[in-house]
Amino acid sequence: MSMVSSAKSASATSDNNVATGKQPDKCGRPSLREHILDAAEALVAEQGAARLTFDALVQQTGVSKGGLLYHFANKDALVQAMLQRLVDRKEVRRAEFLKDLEGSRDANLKSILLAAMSCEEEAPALHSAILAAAANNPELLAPLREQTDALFAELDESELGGERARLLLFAVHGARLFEQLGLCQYGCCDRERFAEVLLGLVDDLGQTAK
Amino acid sequence: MSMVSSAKSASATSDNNVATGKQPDKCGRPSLREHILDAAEALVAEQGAARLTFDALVQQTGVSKGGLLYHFANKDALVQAMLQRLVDRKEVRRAEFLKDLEGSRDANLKSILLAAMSCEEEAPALHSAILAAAANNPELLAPLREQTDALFAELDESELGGERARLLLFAVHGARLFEQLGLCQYGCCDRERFAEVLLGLVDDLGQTAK
DNA sequence: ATTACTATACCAACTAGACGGTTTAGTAAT
DNA sequence: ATTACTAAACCGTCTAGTTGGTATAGTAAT
Repeated sequence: MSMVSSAKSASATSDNNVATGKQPDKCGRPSLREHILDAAEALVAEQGAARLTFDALVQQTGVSKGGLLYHFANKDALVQAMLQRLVDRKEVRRAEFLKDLEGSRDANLKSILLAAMSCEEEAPALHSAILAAAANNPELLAPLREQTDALFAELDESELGGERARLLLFAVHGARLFEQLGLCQYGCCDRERFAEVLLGLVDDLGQTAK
Repeated sequence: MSMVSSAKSASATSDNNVATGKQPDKCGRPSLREHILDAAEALVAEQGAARLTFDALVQQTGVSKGGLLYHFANKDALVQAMLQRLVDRKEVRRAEFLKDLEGSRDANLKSILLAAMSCEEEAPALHSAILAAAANNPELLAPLREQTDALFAELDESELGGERARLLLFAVHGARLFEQLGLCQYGCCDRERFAEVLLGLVDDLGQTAK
């Protein structure tokens, strides 16, 4: 549980209050902020990034426009926060998976792949943030780019070699993209099975590489 | 060259003039239509899907708004045409690659993967159409979904088995996505090299599968 | 205990401009 | 006369962002 905090130290550079106010709001309330971000993700997933508007968020959340703008000074800040949450979450999950995989072959690669998949209940549309950023302002993708660069550097040390390792990471993102776009129906990319195939491939390729 | 026409028979259901007027405009001109579509793709790639507006297109193309609307009755029609062109192109290329790969192992799978990569000069941002559709109106993705379903069905007959074959197709789309989003810098996913690694993987896995 | 003040966390109404789309009038080539 | 546009005004709607206000809770001096 201590590794949850490790994600926080990653980015203290942002001038917006992206990193502040993350805790449940001084008192024990679950923080409207998170609720808004959840709603924004859902909106993008269900209706497309273009319909991520403050007005639509007012309806989805029940929060007034003023309330929304209290938490996110403008739309860029909102999208930025969506993306930052994505990046942070991925790092947290990655650490968790890495712990679970202790002793496993090429655990580093596996943890990165599994974190990118993030087969958890709250992640029906993690790509929403990316989609929203790409649609609204591609520059906002910067923090994601940083994380990606770091991951790619790590992948170079995989037993499979950087190229094949990267290819597998691309596969995960391709699958998530297809899923989010509704391009493959459920049976085709059952998460559990996909992870099996993916990790199986890591092991098989690791064998032959030796 | 006769296989170019094979892509055309795929969709005659659309009520808009998506399929009509595709030839170079009765005379030999390269057709303003295509030019507009090119500009739209570029706009999305450079500025994000949200900035794909008629006004912006007027500036990018030098074509008047009336001219734009002469070719595309509304924005949905424009995005639909972008996507249809993507789908058609992919089919054409796939046929070409399939011809080139005659006799090669698992040529069907390879042709699909290469077509998805489409390492040609005019394809710096093929995903623009998908991004634009996802942002503006996810329902417009329908024709892509059809094509995807058909491809997935074919992939089931790969020597690698459907699951691993699909995984490789996902990898291609993941890589393209990263490229379009500017998440990986040039060296990291050089197209030529990526194709090598990809096809090498097909062959290696085909070997061990036997 | 009351008063005065401050900070946080919102809300509702409004505005300026952008956007999709229409319309009208006209041009130029076939 | 039809096709393929240009040019520019115009309209209703949507949208981001502003303004000004309210409710609540906490602080702290009197």
